[in-house]
Amino acid sequence: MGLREVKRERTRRLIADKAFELFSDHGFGRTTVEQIAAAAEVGPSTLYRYFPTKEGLVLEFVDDCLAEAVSWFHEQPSMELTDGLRAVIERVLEQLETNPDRVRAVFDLAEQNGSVSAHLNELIWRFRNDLADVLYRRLPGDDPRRAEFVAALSAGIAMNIIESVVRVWVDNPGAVDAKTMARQAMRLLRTGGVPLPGVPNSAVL
Amino acid sequence: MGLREVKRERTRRLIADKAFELFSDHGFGRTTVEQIAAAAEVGPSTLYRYFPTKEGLVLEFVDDCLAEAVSWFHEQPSMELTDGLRAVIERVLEQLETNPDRVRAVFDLAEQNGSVSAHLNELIWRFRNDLADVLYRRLPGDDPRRAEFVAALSAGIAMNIIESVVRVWVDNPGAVDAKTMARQAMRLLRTGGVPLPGVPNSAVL
DNA sequence: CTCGAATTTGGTAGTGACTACCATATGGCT
DNA sequence: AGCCATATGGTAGTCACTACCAAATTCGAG
Repeated sequence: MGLREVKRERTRRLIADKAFELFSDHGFGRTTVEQIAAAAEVGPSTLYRYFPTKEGLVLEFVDDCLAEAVSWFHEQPSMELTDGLRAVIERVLEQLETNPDRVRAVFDLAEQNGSVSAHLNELIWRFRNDLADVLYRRLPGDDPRRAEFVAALSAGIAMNIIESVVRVWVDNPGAVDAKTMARQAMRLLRTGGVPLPGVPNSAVL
Repeated sequence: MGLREVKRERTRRLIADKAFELFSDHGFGRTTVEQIAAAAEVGPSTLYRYFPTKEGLVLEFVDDCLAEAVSWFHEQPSMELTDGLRAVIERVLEQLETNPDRVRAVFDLAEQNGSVSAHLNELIWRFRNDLADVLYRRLPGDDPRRAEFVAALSAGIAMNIIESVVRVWVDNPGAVDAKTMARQAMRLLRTGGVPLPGVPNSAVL
């Protein structure tokens, strides 16, 4: 970890920060990568060595939060699945709360730009797929197709809780606590407080 | 509904069909819109009047299937929510089964191209948001934020079931029945056959 | 049938994201 | 100091996509 890595990390953050600055000032669509590169005092070539696409500039932080939680879960092989899922959800929310302004900015940009929204959504689905993969390896039973199916459904519910909580959270700054909402979501699902397709007894309170 | 509309619909389908042909032959990334336009014997200008983006060429059918089910649900104001959700799920699957080859082609293209995948995922999320909107207006209670939250969770579960079923369905051509799988998913959720976050009694059978 | 209006079409010019490639500069190590 | 690996900036080019215009086509009215 010499000076090289330090400098790399610094320019990386500098580019991303300048990008967010320009995006919030002039909008995502009205900002060119050339302008971002100029603001960060690097060549466009260099910018593309650090970030794969213009959208990647925006989504890195959220992506890291999701990936970290999945890999953490992956390294807890003896944990009960239901506990692990709860822990993954809370872990993601904790990571996101590390930088609330950034998260809000990401969702704002996604709302005003279709391509950002698309890439954000793909990121969330990748999280679900990775999480489903971890679950799949721990599910018993001799029917792999069924296990894959159950894993996808289970991971999908976790993804849904996170997305729903974050959506409310970014729309009500400071008014709600993310982890509390997540626990409320789990209770609603457990107690039938959410209408489930084909489950008539799941009534709304 | 004169000759104009007929011709419009014909060229529209011609363009989309030629696009799929070229995509499956040479891949999404290695096909240019100019080539598609040339194959359909129209100008690139005309192609962009029919489809908003290159990805839009691929996703139109799936989008229509999802949108149709939501608007159908919207027009059934007196239906029980849980019955409506089940009906929406089955309706989407029925529509998709109308053209299985096209659905499979879409998912194949999404698997090999990040941009197609991103736009497909955004489409699915838009379905969830639209469905959540319909649910929201029918949920009782005096807390709009809570209702919005419940609607998002509920619609998200429907989205999840559809996505999970379709994923298995496209990977096992002819081996599984979509509607049967959807009903199985609903039963698994009802009986605790899917591990839910924070719900210890949801054990795998 | 024919003329005029509305719509559809193809073409042109241009912007901007992104890639491949090369020469140069910079940091790390002996 | 000097060598090697890596990081950087610049150039040229492709391709998706937009704005705009002139020609062709379709439709309805006389």
